[in-house]
Amino acid sequence: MFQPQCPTRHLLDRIGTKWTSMAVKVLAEAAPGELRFSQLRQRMPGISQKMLSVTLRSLVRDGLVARRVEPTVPPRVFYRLTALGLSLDAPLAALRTWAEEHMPEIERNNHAHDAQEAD
Amino acid sequence: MFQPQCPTRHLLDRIGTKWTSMAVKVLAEAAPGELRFSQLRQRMPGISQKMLSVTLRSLVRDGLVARRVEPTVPPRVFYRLTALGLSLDAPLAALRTWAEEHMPEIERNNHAHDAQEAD
DNA sequence: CCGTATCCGTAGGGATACTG
DNA sequence: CAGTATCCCTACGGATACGG
Repeated sequence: MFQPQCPTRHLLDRIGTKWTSMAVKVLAEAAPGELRFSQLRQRMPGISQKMLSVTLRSLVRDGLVARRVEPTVPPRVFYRLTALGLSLDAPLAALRTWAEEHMPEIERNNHAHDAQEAD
Repeated sequence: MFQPQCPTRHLLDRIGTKWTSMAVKVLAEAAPGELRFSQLRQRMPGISQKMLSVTLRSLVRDGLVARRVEPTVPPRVFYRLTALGLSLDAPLAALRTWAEEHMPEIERNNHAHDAQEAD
């Protein structure tokens, strides 16, 4: 456990990157439907074109997301979660719920702690 | 959701750092007992003294971990999860389970994908 | 024993400009 | 529309040395 090859370490390396978990959530909300590149951008405020591209490529490589290209001009590209990606959304949702419930307390702890050391 | 102030983003910023989730897990396994600094190091193979210190300080600041110093010479310092920290271990455990079950598949997907583009 | 301070390499990720 | 390429800045985190 937690060896260099540790699966949890690898998973956190991925979902710990800034935009991955948000992409999974947005795609999970749209499932089983698909979202286009531009639709994803709209639903992920603040993300750059580059990082959306990088994030999606990584998710596709992991098999969490499927990519479908309509060979029109200009091309339209659709993304959707695979079954694997959908199964990841469950534990991620649990984490989101925890965050929403407890982050306020953590913020308070931070401020209390900072006030403490200002003595 | 996922605004700059988004709680999930903040949480992932924390547990996404390399050693945080491992520290929570190790302390959760020892709960409700305490672990000394050196005991934590033993149970977290590969971590440096600096990163263990940094990680623990962050967890204490968040109120996820409590720190207790025995004023002996040399001092002995004990760490344990707070109730808040323990409550975080549940969703993290779900994520670990998912990782153990599905990371092999992700690895296979990666290799298949890399072989594909080598054409 | 339990840290902190310093130095430094590397990778994540933003801004911007360019292509099919 | 949906990317890729480039530049660059910053923060994570490892190695090492030092302090209470």
